[in-house]
Amino acid sequence: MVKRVTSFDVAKRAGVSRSVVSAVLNGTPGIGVSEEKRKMVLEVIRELNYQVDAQARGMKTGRSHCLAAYGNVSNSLFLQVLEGMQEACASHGYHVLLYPSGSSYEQRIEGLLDLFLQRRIDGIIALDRPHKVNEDWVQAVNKHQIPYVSVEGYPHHDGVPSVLMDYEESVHRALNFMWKRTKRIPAYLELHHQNPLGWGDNERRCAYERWMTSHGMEPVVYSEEDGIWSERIVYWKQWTEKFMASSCSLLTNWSRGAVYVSRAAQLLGIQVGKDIQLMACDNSERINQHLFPAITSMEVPYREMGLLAAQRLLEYVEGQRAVEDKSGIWVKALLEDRESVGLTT
Amino acid sequence: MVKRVTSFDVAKRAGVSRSVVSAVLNGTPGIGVSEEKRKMVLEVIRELNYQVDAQARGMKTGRSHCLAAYGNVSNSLFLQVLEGMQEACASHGYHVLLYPSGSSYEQRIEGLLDLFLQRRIDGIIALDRPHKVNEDWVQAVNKHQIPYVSVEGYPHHDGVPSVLMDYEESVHRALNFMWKRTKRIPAYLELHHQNPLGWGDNERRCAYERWMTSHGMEPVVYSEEDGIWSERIVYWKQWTEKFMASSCSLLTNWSRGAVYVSRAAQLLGIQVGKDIQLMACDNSERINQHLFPAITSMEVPYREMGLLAAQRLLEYVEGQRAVEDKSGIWVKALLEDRESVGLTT
DNA sequence: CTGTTAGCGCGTTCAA
DNA sequence: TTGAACGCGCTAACAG
Repeated sequence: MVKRVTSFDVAKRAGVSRSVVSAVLNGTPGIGVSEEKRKMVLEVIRELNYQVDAQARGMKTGRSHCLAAYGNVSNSLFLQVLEGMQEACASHGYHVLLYPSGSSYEQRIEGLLDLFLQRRIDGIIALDRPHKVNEDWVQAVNKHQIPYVSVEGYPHHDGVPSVLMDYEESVHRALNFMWKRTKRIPAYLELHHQNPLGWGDNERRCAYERWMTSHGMEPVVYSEEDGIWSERIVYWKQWTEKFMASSCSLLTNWSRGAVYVSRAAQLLGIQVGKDIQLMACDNSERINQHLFPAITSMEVPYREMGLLAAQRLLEYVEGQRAVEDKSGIWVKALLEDRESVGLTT
Repeated sequence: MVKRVTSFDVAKRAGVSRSVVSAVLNGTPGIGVSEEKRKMVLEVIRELNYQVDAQARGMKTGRSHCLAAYGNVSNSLFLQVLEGMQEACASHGYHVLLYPSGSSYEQRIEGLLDLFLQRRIDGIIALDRPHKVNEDWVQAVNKHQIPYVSVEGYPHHDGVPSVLMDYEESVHRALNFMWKRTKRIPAYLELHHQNPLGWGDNERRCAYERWMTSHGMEPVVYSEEDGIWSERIVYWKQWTEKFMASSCSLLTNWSRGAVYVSRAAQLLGIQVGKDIQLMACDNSERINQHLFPAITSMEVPYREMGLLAAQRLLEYVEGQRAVEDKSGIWVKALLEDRESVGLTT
């Protein structure tokens, strides 16, 4: 068996006490170390390939240098959050512990609390369902002073800090873009992909209506009632044909809507990006860029949100910011200019 | 500040010594505990919501109950591996620590070694590039006796255990499926999506050739030379038109190939799943199921591979299997019957 | 069979 | 600059 190298080994070899080894590694104020000894220690550490036992250190310092990421791995949005989180953690010497959000939300969240109580993690970042608030959890967070940052959850809630996207701005930017490029009056297609419609969807629709009004146009909203919803291509061919009779520019709340219409248009011999302008408010299925034609969309910057969330969390953990400061963080959407919105001139 | 509850608190409250608390929690042999006291302790634990300090426990036991997952989060295949890994870990009380595989492979792998030496993790699962072997790493693994299982790496290498898919079987199954359903002679389209072509691609091509020969048919392989490769739809329209002159059944090594041909066919007014049969050997971009028509494919069961890898790793970690046992684990592909291969009768 | 005491593991930190 | 104590749970040795 391979023997572990301990600080004791290093100290002995370098001819100093263990506290000096510790001081060299951590730059402890209050323990002076001569340049000579410092070099000696450093060299021995390299020579022996000494690595501090994270558990022992953690036990003493009360910090695990791990942040939990709470979310569902099969959700590609969560992955983007993870990416950003990893970036922030890497540059601060922290690690990411994956914690699966399973079927029973409450149970899982309990588990997170335990993890914190066990000192396995120093804080938590969660990709919550937008606008989903769980007051019990808020209670727990505040009772135990858990450093916690939510991504897309708890908008305007003063018990939990969250990173949120400005939905209104994103829709306005999308419309400005379409309008500037095509000069066609944009209609809005709202698919009920979740029931009831989420907070974001409502924000978006209102934003569309406001934009239209403020630009002196009449809003044209096609909102599917539950019954009308269909995945059948025949349905969408009919819909598209009818739609084309009166307009040729469409913004959809959900990427899938654009996909359906795009597909239908092509089957009807209508050129997407030329005869019809199509844009989606999101790319939650992450396929817009793979389609033909690729679909122009406003995308929620999950990566950035993860990064910002982690940075904030680290501020809490490292004591640079009081956990009582629950102020929110706002980000803007990304406009991905692809093929489904083209020049019409 | 919230005070931590320690085993001392529990012991005092329950009127026993700390060793009893420990014994109740771990079922330590050699320390008998009467049913009465056991219940008492359990109750106090619940009452105080006592949680064992993971760091202290880990320090004593030398086990962190964390497994590292080495891979790239933006790789959707890795995510499936993670899923399986989480499942295995959850049922054994382990946690998943994410470790990003970055630009410099060697550097990152060094980091993993450090993590192990720091006792932050008990073992490692890596989604390696297929067939990529790094002898330095193998050395390190064996020198330090690191529990390590590779997914898709190190085929037939006796220094590292890996979970691998049977490429040959997958191609044969695909061909059997297409043949049985359509009775059309299948051609093979090989896109050079990586350079040079990976191990799996070679395995697949050979498997195709063998299958054809053994069924008394002449293999028809369209292998793109680097120059010919193109993403342009015009190119694929021409290609498809030419192809259709002689056959109407095609297996592609990479999903993208099927996507191109499918798209081209539709533009040519050729019905996919009827006039032309299309199937892909993989779904690495995870979009086959979202397209119209959805593309039938053989899929690498990454989730299962992650699960098996983690189970094996846990055997090593828990001492149920010697780390010297580097035997490989083989899995079979998943056939996803979608729309691009239809009945022709 | 039931339970206690004492010492350990390893790095950090404070008083000397 | 150092010795000694500490943090928290585990466990071998030991005692009733």
